[in-house]
Amino acid sequence: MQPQARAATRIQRKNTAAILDAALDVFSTHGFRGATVDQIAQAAGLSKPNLLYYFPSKEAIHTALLDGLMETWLDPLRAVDEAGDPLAEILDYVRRKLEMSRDFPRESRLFANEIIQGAPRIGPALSGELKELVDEKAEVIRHWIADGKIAEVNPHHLIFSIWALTQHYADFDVQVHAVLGGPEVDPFPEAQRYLETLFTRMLTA
Amino acid sequence: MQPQARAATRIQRKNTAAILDAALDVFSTHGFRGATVDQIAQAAGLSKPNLLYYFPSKEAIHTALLDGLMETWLDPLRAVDEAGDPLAEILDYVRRKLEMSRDFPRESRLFANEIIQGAPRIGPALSGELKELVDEKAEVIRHWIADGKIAEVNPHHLIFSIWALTQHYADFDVQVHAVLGGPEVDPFPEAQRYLETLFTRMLTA
DNA sequence: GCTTATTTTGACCATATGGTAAAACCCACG
DNA sequence: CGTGGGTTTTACCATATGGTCAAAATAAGC
Repeated sequence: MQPQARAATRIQRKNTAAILDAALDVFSTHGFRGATVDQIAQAAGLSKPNLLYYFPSKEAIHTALLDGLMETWLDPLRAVDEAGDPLAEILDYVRRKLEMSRDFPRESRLFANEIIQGAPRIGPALSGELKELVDEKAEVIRHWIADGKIAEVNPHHLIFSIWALTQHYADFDVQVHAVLGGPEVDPFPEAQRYLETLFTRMLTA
Repeated sequence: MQPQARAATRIQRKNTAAILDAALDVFSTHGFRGATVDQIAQAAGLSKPNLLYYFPSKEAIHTALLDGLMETWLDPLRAVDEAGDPLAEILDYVRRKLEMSRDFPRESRLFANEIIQGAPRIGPALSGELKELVDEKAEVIRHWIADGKIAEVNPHHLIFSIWALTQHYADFDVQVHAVLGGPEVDPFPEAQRYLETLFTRMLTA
């Protein structure tokens, strides 16, 4: 019987977790096609057939990872509250997104790989729930602007810029460290200050 | 005799160009490990052995693409002139980088793939000439700030933000189009306006 | 301790992939 | 028009890869 069918055993929980963690490592560094099942199995401390006892295919592992990801990814945006203070709400969103880049860089890179490669598996979610949520929050921003609470900006591009600026520190982290001079430098405190300044000036002009 | 050894034939020029163009397509969408020689050959309208007559290996094609890329990529930054008007210089840099995202999105994605995957082939260039150039221009920006010509910002993160914001429109173009509602929308004119506003407010606060 | 269900392994398989060798082909030039 | 260099093809090879299967090993329940 397939392990997923009934309540999970202790071993099942341990191994599926190890597999997903290993797969996150491998997929986020090599992309879907560049990753091999053997690599993932080894990183999880299992043999390939043993791994395939828990997941029916490489594709299934990838899907399992992406499934949860979109929600996690959108949560910070969902938390933006029309009733709150506009500038504070946006700065909070920036801070939360930057924290995600710091604490979950592999997830960010997994997502980046998927998008760069044309979003073959996650495409529908982009034009579906992602677009919906963004359109909704863009409307909120538009109201804030109309009420004179923040400076005039294009709401969609404002959101794009928050994504770009925060995810950059996860996705291009090798480049950031190379330029700043070594892996021992932590760019995040300064990045946080920089982004807060940037969006404050941008929205209070 | 290897075709590269002596002056190139008309056929050689045509085929190497076709191969590099096809390889740019394939590598930029699938990454190095995800790309296959057969795919590239077919996209170039050649058989696999025929392609391998022009390049000794898959690696060699990839290297050939990356070799020229770093220079092209840094040129806009190199053009930033200490003697010019600070704000205009930076806005020009932003504009040039955005134009590159618009006109050479495949190159941008090739670069992004390489960085996300840990820069296994281009790493030395990052901590070498890239870091050098960035440090030099950061110094220029620092002078501008000291002279009160632009507002106070962290120069390195300013440069990171320009990269992140402009390259986003190439690397994440699928997502941008999904959110904006279809491939027929051209995000670049509005992106240009948005980024000009952003950096103007940021640097004249 | 014995039985049963779960987990792991070793041996495989078909296909894909990077790359090679040599023969066949083409095409400019004399 | 023929000859020699450049070009392309056909037939391969070794290895890697995703995935399967049945047997062996282990853990769980009684």
